[in-house]
Amino acid sequence: MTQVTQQQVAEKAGVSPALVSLVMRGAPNVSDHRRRLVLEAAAELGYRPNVLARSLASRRTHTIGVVVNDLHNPFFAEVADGIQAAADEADYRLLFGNGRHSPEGEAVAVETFLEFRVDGVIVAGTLELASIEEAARAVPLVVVARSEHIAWADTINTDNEAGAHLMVDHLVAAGHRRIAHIDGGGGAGAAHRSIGYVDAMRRHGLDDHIQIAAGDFTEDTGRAGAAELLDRPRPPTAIFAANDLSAIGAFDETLSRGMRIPDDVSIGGYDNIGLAAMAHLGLTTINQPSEDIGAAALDMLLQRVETGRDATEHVVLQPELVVRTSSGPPPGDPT
Amino acid sequence: MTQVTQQQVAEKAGVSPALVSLVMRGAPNVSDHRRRLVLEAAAELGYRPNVLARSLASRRTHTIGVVVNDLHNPFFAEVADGIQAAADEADYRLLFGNGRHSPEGEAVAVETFLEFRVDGVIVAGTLELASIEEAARAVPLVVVARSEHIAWADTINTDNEAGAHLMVDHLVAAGHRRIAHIDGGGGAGAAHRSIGYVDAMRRHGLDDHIQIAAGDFTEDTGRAGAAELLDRPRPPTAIFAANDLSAIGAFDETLSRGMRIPDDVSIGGYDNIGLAAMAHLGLTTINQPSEDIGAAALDMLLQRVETGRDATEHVVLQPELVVRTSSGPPPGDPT
DNA sequence: ACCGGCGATTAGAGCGCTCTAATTCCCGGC
DNA sequence: GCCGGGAATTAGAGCGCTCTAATCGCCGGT
Repeated sequence: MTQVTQQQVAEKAGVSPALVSLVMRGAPNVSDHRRRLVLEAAAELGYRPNVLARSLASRRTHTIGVVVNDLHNPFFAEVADGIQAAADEADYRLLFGNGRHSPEGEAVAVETFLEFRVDGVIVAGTLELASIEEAARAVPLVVVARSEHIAWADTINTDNEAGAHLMVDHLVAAGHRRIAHIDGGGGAGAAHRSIGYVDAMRRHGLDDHIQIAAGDFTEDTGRAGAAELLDRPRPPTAIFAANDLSAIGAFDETLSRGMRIPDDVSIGGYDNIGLAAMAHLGLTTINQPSEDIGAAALDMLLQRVETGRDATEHVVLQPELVVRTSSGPPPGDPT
Repeated sequence: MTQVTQQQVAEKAGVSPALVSLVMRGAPNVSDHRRRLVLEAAAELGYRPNVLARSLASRRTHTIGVVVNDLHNPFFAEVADGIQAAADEADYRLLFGNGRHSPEGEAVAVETFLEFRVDGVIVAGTLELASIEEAARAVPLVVVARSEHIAWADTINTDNEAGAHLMVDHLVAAGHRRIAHIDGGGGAGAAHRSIGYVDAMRRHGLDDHIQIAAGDFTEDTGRAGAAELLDRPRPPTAIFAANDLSAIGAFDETLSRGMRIPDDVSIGGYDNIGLAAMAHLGLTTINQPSEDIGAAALDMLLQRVETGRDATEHVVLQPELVVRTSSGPPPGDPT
């Protein structure tokens, strides 16, 4: 329980504390003889470097903070995997902060990271732009999966409007006209998916069929949104949910009303999380290369951390449509 | 980007650095007048306390590290929510470490926490006992959702054997005899669920029908396990998977073979994650009060951190059966 | 006017480490 | 045998904060 310090190791090994420091950092100019002595002494005493002291002195923590919006959303878990893989590669450690599904929660998490003086922060969530700007002044920062134009930080995301277009085009091609959207609220990229939906509907001359139900990227609101839409006088024949999680909620609501998918209602999601591929769901959705996004985010961040690059960079990847069994022609369509 | 220090705030406010420290810590014996001065100066300069320095000096970080086995498993997300809620309450901050689904990954995460000198650690995962023991020597530690007897740390979990009994009893009562199990490998509590399964089968005189497929708590192995079992000469009429995630995999595999659930095969899971309740799944499973477990874990930990209690405590909660539509009588059963 | 006492404030010594500059060591060259 | 020079090692001053002990200032009591 008591701290073993560098000092103690130094005494035991019969060298100076400074030498212990050099050995622990793997410095080159240390004789094999002394290196061995130090390592042995350290092992024997169970010495564990104190990162707090080390970081205080060196002003580097070699740690990246990752703010995730919601631990329940598999999409973020996948992004996190990508980040983790890249961090392992670069020998950085990762700390996760749970945003608890709210911008305030994320702000707290970011603040914690800043107080810990992490070397960089990746925001995968819905943090308010003002908070991001403030944080970006204090630490290198990359924003993931958001479409807003952000001037003071690097960003990486897919083209959410284009993704929404893909989905609407697909549904229209299948014969649908009454295509509704379940919104993602403040969810990452949700606003642009919504815009893309409206755009595409207009482009197809379906202005009159635009219907949007509120949501927030969760199963619960997906379920509620679907309920609201299906209760309307002219219910949609297809529902495009802002993300897979809410699509699953919509799926569930639809089935529990005794309606069939896709015979009575087609459903589309966004993210292509692992679950979407399950045979009993077969969710038609928009794929985002989540792990690649995570890995790229870390790489961009480290570039900034280590080379001090300060021009911001914005990477936009292209989404792609994945057609599965949850979408098909509308009911009564002869096709 | 540059650090604003206590010193600078002190100068701006015309007081000593020590007073700034007192104000930042919310000490009682500070005059309103000076407190205001300090706070204003701090706000103006954008002062942010340096946790590294603070913790180095005070030897407390006011931070708890949480090791999660796998960010993809919703059960852990739910436990994490419980921990988070309790931590908010107690005004502790939380840092998450991703175990990447392996004991080694978790060991790395724990080591990171120790180097950061967190005040306590919660292990929600599959860390090896030896590593746990070592870590527990250095920091207060609570192990969550594991059934092994652990002497040197607090534990909290449900009675996994009892849970397995509930499931087997339920399936037997429905008329099943050929009940197979998909194992959870090193997953938290998996070993005891497996033992409980075997026990219960024996108790019902079904020794000959005991069949176990390997798995590791993921959808993939659930799918593979089901495939293996259903390919056997005398395939089971019911499959009890070690957790919901693998049950979902089994579910998927079964459906994609054109078999119906529960008409042809009944499926049971364990954990009662949110998805299990979805209408299209309707997974019969064993409920664990995940958020309560998380909250209780944090409370136990803080008790130890703050009062220095050193007798270990072991809490065991009772699981309960949740029957949904994925289980029913075996095929050909007249009942 | 003087003193005790108490709350408010501050000085100063660390916390465990890194890092620069200085020192020591050792070897080859002359 | 002495000197120069590069490699190995060390001294010592911080990093930004907390915490104990000391100091200050002000009040009432006598």
